Amino acid sequence: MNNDNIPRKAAYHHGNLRAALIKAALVEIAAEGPEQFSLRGVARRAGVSAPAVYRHFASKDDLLAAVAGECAERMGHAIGDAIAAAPPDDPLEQFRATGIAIVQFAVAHPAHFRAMNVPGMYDRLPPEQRAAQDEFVRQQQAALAKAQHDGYVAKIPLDEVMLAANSAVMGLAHAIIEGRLGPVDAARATKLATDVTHVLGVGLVPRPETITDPRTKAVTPKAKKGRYTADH
Amino acid sequence: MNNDNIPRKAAYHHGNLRAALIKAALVEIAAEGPEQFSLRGVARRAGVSAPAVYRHFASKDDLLAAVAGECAERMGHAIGDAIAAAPPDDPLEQFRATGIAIVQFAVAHPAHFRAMNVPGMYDRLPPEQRAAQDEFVRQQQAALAKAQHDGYVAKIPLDEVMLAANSAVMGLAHAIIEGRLGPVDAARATKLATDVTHVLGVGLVPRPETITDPRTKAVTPKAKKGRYTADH
DNA sequence: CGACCATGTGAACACTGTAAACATGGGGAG
DNA sequence: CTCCCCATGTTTACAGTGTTCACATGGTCG
Repeated sequence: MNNDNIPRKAAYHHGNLRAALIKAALVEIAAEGPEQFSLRGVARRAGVSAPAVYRHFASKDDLLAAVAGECAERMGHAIGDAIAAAPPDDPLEQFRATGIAIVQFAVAHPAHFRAMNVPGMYDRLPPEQRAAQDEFVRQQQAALAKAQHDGYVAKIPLDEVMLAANSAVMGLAHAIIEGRLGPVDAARATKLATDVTHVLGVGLVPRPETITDPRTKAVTPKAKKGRYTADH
Repeated sequence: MNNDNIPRKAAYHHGNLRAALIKAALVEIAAEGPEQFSLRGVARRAGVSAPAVYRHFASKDDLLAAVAGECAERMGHAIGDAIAAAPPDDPLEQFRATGIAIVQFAVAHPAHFRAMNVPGMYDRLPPEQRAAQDEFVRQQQAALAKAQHDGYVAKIPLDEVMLAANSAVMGLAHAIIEGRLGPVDAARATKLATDVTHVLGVGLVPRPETITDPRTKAVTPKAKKGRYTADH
C-alpha cells in the first residue's frame, strides 16, 4: 500500500517505521498466532527497541488493530477479485463467490483471519479499513439485492439472508481453522465452502406457490406476497 | 459434575483443589475474558499459590483445556434441555432448537463460549468432555436424519446440511459476541437465531421436482434422485 | 509410631507490556 | 550556512506473567 520512496509524513530515522512494524507484525502473527503475538517480538523483528513502537501505536492492542485493519483490507481485495472473477451477469454467483473467497482466505491465512475476528475488533479498526470493509459488505448486499430483484433469490428480507449467509461462511471458516473438521487444505476448503453455499443457495432459490409440506407446521408461502411465516 | 463430599481420588490439603481451580478459572475467565486470563489470577482466586496449579495441570493451556471441557459440558446440557423442550414429534424443530440454544448460550456466556472455540482446542479437550460433545453432535445428527426420513428435509447429504447449519449457528454466535452486530441482548439473540435458522429451514424443506428457475444455471433438481448439482 | 509420598510454598528466571528520562539527528528559521 | 527544536528512537526500570526448582507439610499406610 505504501512505497518506501513516498514518505507521506516524513522520512525519519528508520525510513518508515510504522509501515515496517505492521509488516513485521504480520509475519510475527502468521508465525506465532495472534495469542503468542508479542510486541517486543515485532520490535525485534523490525530491528528496533520495544518502546519505539509506542511512538506509532498507543498500545499493543492499537498495533493489533492496525494489523487487523491491514488484514481486513487484504481480505477485502481477495473478495473484490472473487466478485470480478465471477460471471458478471450472475449476481447470485457473485454473492456466492464472496463467501467462498472468505473461506479460502481464512484457510490460507488463518492467523490473520483470526486477528481481525476478535471481540470488539470491528469497533477498534482504523476508520479507513472499517470503511473498506463496510464497502465490501455494501457490494455483497448489492449483488444479493440484484439477484433477488432478478428473481434468483426468494423474497426473504435482505438483511436476514445476508446474516444467514455471512454467518454460515464465517462459521465454516472458524470451524476449519479451529481444526474441528480435521486437517483441511485449500482444495478441501473450497469444496466445503461450495457445499455450504450450495445448501444455502438451495434455500435461496425461489419456490413455487405450493410446496410439499408434510405437516402444516413448516414453511407455507401462500398468502402474504412471498413473505414466509416464521414460527415465533 | 463432582460433589465435594465424594472425593474421587483423595481429600488432600485443600479439599479438592482441581475442581476449585476449574471453578475459579471459570469466574476469572468470565470476568476478564479468555485472553486476559491469568494462571496466577486463578491461583489467587482459589487462595493458593501459583505453582500449586502445576500439581493438577501440566500448563496454563492444560488448565484452559479443562475449563473449555467444562464449558462444553455445560453447553451440551443446555442443548440437551433445548432438545427436550422442543416438540417431541418434530425432529426438525428439535434440530433447530439446538442451534438457537447454542446462540443463546454464546450470548449468555460469551467468554466461556470463546474459551472452547479456540484453534486446536477440540483436540486438546479432555476425552470425557470431547465424548460428550460428540454425543451431542450425534443427537443433533439423529434428529436431522429423522427429520429427513420423515420428509421434512430435502435429500441433501446429511453431513452437508449439518455442516451448513452448524456453521451458520456458530458464525452467528461469533458475530454477536464479536460485537459486529452491535449490542445484542438475549431477546435479540433469540430473534437473530430464529431468523437464521428460518432462512436455513426454508432451504431444507423439500421442494417439488420442477422449480421456477429464471436461468438454467442455478439449482436444477430433476435428474439424479434429489441430489442437486454443484457447479464447479 | 514412623516413614513416604502426594500436595502445597517460596524464591528465582526469563519473558512480557508499559512508563519515564535521556540521546540523536534531520529540517526549518535566522 | 548555522543552530536549535522536536519528532523519533534508546536505556533503564517496574510490575506482572508462565514456569521450574528446592523445600515444607501433613495425611495414609505398613
